[in-house]
Amino acid sequence: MGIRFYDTLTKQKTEFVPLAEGKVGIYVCGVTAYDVCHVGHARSAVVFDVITRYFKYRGYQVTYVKNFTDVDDKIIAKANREGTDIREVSERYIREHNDDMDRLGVSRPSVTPRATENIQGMIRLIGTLLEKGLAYREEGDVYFAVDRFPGYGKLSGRNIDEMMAGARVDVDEKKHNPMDFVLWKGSKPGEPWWDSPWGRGRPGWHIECSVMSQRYLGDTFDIHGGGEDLIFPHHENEIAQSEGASGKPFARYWIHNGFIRVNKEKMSKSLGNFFNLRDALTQYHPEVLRFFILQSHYRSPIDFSEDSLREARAGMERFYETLRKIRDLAGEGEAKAVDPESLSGADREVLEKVNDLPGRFVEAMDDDFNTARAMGYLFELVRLLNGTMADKDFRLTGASRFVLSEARKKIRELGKILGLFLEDPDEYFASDRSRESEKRGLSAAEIEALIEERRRAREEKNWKRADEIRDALAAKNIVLKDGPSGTTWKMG
RNA sequence: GGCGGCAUAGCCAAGUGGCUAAGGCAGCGGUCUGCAAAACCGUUAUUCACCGGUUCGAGUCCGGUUGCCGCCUCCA
Repeated sequence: MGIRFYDTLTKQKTEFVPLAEGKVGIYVCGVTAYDVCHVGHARSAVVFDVITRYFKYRGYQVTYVKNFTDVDDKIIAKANREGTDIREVSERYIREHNDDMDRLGVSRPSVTPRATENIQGMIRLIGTLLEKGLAYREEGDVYFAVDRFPGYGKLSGRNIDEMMAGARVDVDEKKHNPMDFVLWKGSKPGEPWWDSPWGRGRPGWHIECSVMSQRYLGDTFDIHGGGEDLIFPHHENEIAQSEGASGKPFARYWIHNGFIRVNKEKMSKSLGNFFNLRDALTQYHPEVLRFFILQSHYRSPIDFSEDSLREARAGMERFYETLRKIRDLAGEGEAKAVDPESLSGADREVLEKVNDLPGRFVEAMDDDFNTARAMGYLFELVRLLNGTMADKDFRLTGASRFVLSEARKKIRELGKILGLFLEDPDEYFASDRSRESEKRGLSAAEIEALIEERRRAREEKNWKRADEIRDALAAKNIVLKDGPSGTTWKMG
């Protein structure tokens, strides 16, 4: 069995069979560069980041194309407001997008083309659509005639007549059919323009993705992805343009991620209920955000709230506590290999679980990229490891050292697919402490001074003073933890 | 109005018709600890919104009801 996932086009889980063996071409619609990214953009980026990483893990050679829309009404409006041009605006937000995504640990796609780099390709494609009678000119504009393309509506499961009945179709005198969409817009004064056979103008939104996917992946390619709000009209229109022009199938599989919600409502710019990704990254460790996203299936809606992020943080701590304990016992790096046959008892049990883990992880991920289930399996190993290390009979031997380091290696190897558990545990906790104390306006130095005072009190067995200090810190939500090598602390 | 999705413990959440319904968070009892915290062990859904149906057998399939959400307009 190979990878199976839900295909929006057929509305069922299907086995993935690539166009060319061992290779996968994937196109994902990126952002329109007119503002900073919010947490919803992060979800889409993380989901497709993990999907492409997983394909690589399974041995595929992946070509991942994600575009930037750098010409659009909102960008033009912003540029006009600022007295600059669209290039400056889009450059700025593309840069910010890249910074944010880098911090989130999102790998850069193979290619990140921009709409304005592909205007000639769009003009050619529109020309083909006109020649084939699928598009028509009206004054300086060019429109796609949806009723000339028989498959229109197949992705979103609607037909033209039903949509006509819908109340909210935009009324545009120039359109022959209200559902027709613009391929090329004649430029108005103050708008950027390019020369075309139909006069000066700029492209419509949908055409760029048809051109860029074709350019980098071909007329027919494996997977097209994006947020579920793009199914209609954007992806529907892409199909109409691409298949209409080439006469060949467009994307063979479609993957759409669900939304992030706030109080059960979609997080969106228009509702104004969005959280900037940048702000979220100052409040939470990037891996906590990824953990939060990957704990649910990619198609389910997830609610962004302080509570759910706090839970994600607690879950991450569980992993890093375990990694820290392993480090304390087994040291850094890989331990000297031991013959598995010579192992017994707990060592053997752990190694068996460790060796089973990749298979179980793959089984979960092969099934529609079920990251939630995959993470459940990782937690099971963590519990077993903690139990083993906490056991009274645990002895650090060559065998246990080897087994622990194997476990860590496997957690890191699989974590890499998810973009989790990649930090040094001490660094993770240090950055968590500084982030959390900053959030609450507390100084790490002050806290550490009090801990030092408490250490001296404990040395003198002055439990009263020691507890006073701990209680005072606890009142500020600071939790102390006395261990063999001293006291550590964290924000609760 | 049209189309689509979701409904699993206090909360989040997985669940591909068939042994005891993953996992996480929170809670409770215990072990550990000077006392704690963390960790571990035990415990927390005779039941999967509700009503019918198919089946030897359904959380899982079908029909209906209720509730929530999304798309139909720019949107990850």
